[in-house]
Amino acid sequence: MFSVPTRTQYGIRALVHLAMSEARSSTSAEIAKAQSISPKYLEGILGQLKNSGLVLSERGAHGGYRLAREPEAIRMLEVVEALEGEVKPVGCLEDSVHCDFDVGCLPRRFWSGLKETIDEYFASKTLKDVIET
Amino acid sequence: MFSVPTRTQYGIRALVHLAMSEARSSTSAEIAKAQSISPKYLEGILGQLKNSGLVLSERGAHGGYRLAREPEAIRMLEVVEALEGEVKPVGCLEDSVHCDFDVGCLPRRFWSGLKETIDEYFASKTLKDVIET
DNA sequence: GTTATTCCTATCGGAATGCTAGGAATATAG
DNA sequence: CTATATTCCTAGCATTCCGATAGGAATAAC
Repeated sequence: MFSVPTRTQYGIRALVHLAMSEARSSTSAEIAKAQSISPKYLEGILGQLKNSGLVLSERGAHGGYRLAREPEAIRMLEVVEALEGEVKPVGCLEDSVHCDFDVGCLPRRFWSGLKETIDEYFASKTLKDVIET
Repeated sequence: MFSVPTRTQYGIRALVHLAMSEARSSTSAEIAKAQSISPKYLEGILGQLKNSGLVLSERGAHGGYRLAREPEAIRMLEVVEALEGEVKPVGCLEDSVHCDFDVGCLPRRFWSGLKETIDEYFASKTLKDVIET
């Protein structure tokens, strides 16, 4: 249960790779090979990270990707949300949705608490934390 | 992300229903109607909860389901694992699996920490907590 | 203008999810 | 002993999501 999609796992591995490649930019193909990720699939993932402002890219020959900020300034919550969207265990946590079961949707708080717990964990970790252990 | 399967949501709603029905046992159909859950689908879910020892059942006319223990003695971690199996964000957390990327699977600790965080949350809550908001 | 790269869009097979169907087993009531 | 109410078991099915692939357009360096 709660398995993390490969999309997110790959995205994080790519960020780790970039963080460890220091200043120089890496190409998508290079990262894919080093991390054993399907090259074309990774392209799309890097595109997402770019659109979220976590990485910068340069096109054309000698192009590639690099981190937009220092690893310690990249919170993992941002990363996860960039790749898979907000953590939302159950649909009824949205304000717009209203639960009206006879018991009054008691589990709502339970799920809400789970979301907060997970969000806090992600928010408390930076890319630097992931690398340094 | 991290959306909880309806199976688990329904299972918990069913347990809440049983907990609030006190001593008397409820039929699957009764719970399904009260909680707006597909009757046949719920039957299977209750079967799982029964096989895990969380609820007791009686067959035949006047049969039904009831909690196997007091709500305060039912930890939500048990419930979740009964319905969906162990929390396991990424496959490489198993001992048998070995990661050998060039970066040495640095994110492993990160995912391991996530699993612990989620498990602790579930383990810290009982069915009684869920009911009492 | 050739080459290396990002970027965009479309597609696809397989697995999981959520649900349905049918009926067998079992207990109670009369 | 029959009718009825219920759990229990197995199979199947439609849809969606996931992971991956394909082809090529845009762009930049040399």
